[in-house]
Amino acid sequence: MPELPEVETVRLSLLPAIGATITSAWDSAKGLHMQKKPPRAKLGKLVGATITGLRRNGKYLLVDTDRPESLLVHLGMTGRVRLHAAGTPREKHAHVVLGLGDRELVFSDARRFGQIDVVERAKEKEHAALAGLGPDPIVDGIDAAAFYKRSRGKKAQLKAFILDQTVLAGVGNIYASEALWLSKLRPTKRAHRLTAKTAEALAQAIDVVLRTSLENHGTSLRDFVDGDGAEGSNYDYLKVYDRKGQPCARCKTPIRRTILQGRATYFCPTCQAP
DNA sequence: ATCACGACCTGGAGGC
DNA sequence: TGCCTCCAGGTCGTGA
Repeated sequence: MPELPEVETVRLSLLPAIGATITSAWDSAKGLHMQKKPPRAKLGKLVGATITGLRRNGKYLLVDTDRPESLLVHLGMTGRVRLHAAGTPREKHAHVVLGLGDRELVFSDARRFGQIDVVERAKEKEHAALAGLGPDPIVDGIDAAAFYKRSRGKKAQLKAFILDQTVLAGVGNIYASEALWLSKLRPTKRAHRLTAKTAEALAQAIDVVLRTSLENHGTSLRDFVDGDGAEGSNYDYLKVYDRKGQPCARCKTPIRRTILQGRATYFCPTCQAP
């Protein structure tokens, strides 16, 4: 479900949790793909802590507390974080529930590709998940010159290049296709073929595509909802993703779907030059 | 070192 | 209805 705009939408919807005190911690005992067991002992250490802030780094969400630790959450493909009244029937795939008095914060994830952990803020940059993340396009902005420099000598296809979280943190499969369409670049083009000018156009397109989606509260393809359970409306504004066969918004050529690195990729064969 | 691919899971949609 | 196949907003480990 979640790329940068979706995670940011979740973050904003959870802001009302700031000031709440964590009164209990429950976990399902079920593992996630990257963790065999929930970090039960560490979660327990958060009981009594007060939530002081919410941050986002790429696709990672950080729930800060008045203790030295923060909760780190990644939504994987189907992860959800919901803030709702205590006593709400437990979702089928709930993995962690933090009681907040009369409310609760619930992390659920059907496919279990997500991650949840407790990190020491002072050392968070050393956490495997956050170490090596590239700049966040919204928090840090995109430095077009640095982006271009990073592409030098890279034989990877542009689609793979912009999905690389060490290049930019937060771009995922939908917005990769969208940004390449907007900048008129073919997803299979090799990164080292970028020029300073086309690299800048791509950087600019990534920025536009992410900000547009943010304004629309993210793209709800199938699973995505924010902390209140609301869907985003950005699906209606996608130009190519999930639009196979539909006319290109620029030139009317039917949009094509292909598989790159095992992932669905959409592009216009006419206006996205090879 | 790079790069491309399969694996990890569950559930919804569509075909028959 | 039910069964089968395909597909999905991510990331990691492997092997070429």
